[in-house]
Amino acid sequence: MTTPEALPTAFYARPTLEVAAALIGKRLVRRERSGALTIGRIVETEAYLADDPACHAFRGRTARNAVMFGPPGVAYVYFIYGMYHCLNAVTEAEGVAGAVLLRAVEPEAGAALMRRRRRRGGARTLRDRDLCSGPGKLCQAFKLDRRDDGVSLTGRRLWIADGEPLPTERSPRIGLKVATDVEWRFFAPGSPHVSRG
DNA sequence: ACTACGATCCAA
DNA sequence: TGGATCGTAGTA
Repeated sequence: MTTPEALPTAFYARPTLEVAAALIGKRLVRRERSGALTIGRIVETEAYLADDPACHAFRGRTARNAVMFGPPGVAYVYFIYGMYHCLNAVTEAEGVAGAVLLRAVEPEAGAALMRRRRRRGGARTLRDRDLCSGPGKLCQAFKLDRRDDGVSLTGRRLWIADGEPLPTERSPRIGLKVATDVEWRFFAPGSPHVSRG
C-alpha cells in the first residue's frame, strides 16, 4: 500500500492561525517500526500564539515548551491532567513560539488498532466516532506520548499528508479559562468525529 | 519544599 | 457533575 507524502516544512513556517485553518482536511499518518499504520483526517484544530495567555509559551521558554520555540514542522507533545497527552504541530519561524493543537481526526486506516489502544487507555464503550474525537483520545489511538515531543512531522514514523479541503468553521477554543473571546478553534461542521459540534 | 492546577476523559 | 492522576510552574 502506498502511503501519502508528508507536507513540506514550509507549510508550517507561516502564521499559526493560517496553519490551523489549513490543517483541516489534511491527514495525520503514523507508522510503527512494526509497519502498523494509522491514518486520520484532521477535522478539528486550535491555534496557540506566542502572545496568547492560553499558550504554554506565553511566559517564556521552559523545559516543557522548548520545542515550541524551535523549528516548524515538529511535534510538540505534552502530558496533561496526569493521564493524557496532546499533540501539536509547531509553527512560525524558528525562534518564534507557536503551535497548532490537533483536537480530532476521522479514522481512515487502522481503526481496529486504534480501538485496541483506546481500550488499553481506559475506554469501555467505544463508538467509531469516539476513537479520535478529542486531543487525548487521538494520542491514545495513535500511540503518541512524550517520546514524540520534538519529533519531525516530515519524517518516516509520523507525518501529516495532504488532503482534500473541507468546509471549515471557527469558534472559541475549548477547555480554557483565559482568552475565551477569540475564535481560534477550527473544525469541519457536521463531522461526527469532532470533539464538539 | 510546598501547593495549586491543567489545551482531558469517563461513568454516573 | 465529580473523580482520576501527576508533571509543571509559581511561590516561599
